[in-house]
Amino acid sequence: MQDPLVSLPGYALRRAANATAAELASRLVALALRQSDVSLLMLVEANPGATSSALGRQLDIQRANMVPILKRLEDAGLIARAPIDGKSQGLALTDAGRAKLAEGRTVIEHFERELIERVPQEHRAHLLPALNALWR
Amino acid sequence: MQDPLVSLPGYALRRAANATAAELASRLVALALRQSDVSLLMLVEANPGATSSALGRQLDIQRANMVPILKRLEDAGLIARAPIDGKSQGLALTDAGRAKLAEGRTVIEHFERELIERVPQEHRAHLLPALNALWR
DNA sequence: TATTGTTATACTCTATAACTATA
DNA sequence: TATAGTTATAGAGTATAACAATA
Repeated sequence: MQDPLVSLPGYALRRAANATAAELASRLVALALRQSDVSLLMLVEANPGATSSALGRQLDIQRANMVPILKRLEDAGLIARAPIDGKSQGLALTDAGRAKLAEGRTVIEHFERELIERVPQEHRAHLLPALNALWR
Repeated sequence: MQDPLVSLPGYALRRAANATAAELASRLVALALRQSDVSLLMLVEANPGATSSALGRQLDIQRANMVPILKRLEDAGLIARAPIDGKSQGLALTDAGRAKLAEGRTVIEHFERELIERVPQEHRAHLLPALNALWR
């Protein structure tokens, strides 16, 4: 079949992102984690006490959409909230959250290593800076 | 804010794909087209008479998910179905479909050009082969 | 006035299972 | 037996609007 799409970088970007996201998701299901969960846990670990709004801005997840994510992580005992003032609350990992993140990080590191190894060596160093130029 | 995620190619891939997809979608809304619509119209144009199943395999869209897409395009008068045998039907663009595709292609070409121009020159040639290595 | 956290809601994309009819 | 087209359904991500309470 003729496919005029495969020469378009924007299309390849979508296909690559979909394919790799599905693969990562299938590896995280055993940990009962989603990609956004691991992203959030990693960001909370690096920024203890940060608010939901601030984390959402960094991850490009809107405030309203942070609510169910944080509720699930809190219900699972992975994060805890502490009031900062009357309207803000700082987030931090619990011990269980740190343990779960350690498992998640192992999956992520394995995934990222395999992903970059799939790229031919001569293109490898260019992938991250090229991608970052598209959104940062 | 510390962000350990931005050095991960897999994460950058997701963010770049999300950001560019949102941008393209906002440009296509004026044409009442989605990204998958334009992909499909381009693929049908290049392969007149192809079946829904074959097109779906090429686009990695499952048979069941092709149904509402094709129904919408057919209702809009952009594609037509012709029986091949008792169970298969070949798809082809209508005149209106060719006209709409011409508009969509203009948007796509503009989008793809801007996308690649956003990548620093020294990384530009590496983006497509690196992405293709991740899914093809 | 602006921001935080929240609720409600809707749309898109994707995935699975199952069914009918035909090859 | 395998495939084509379809229906129904569910999960996940994302978007907007609105609200109360607080800075």
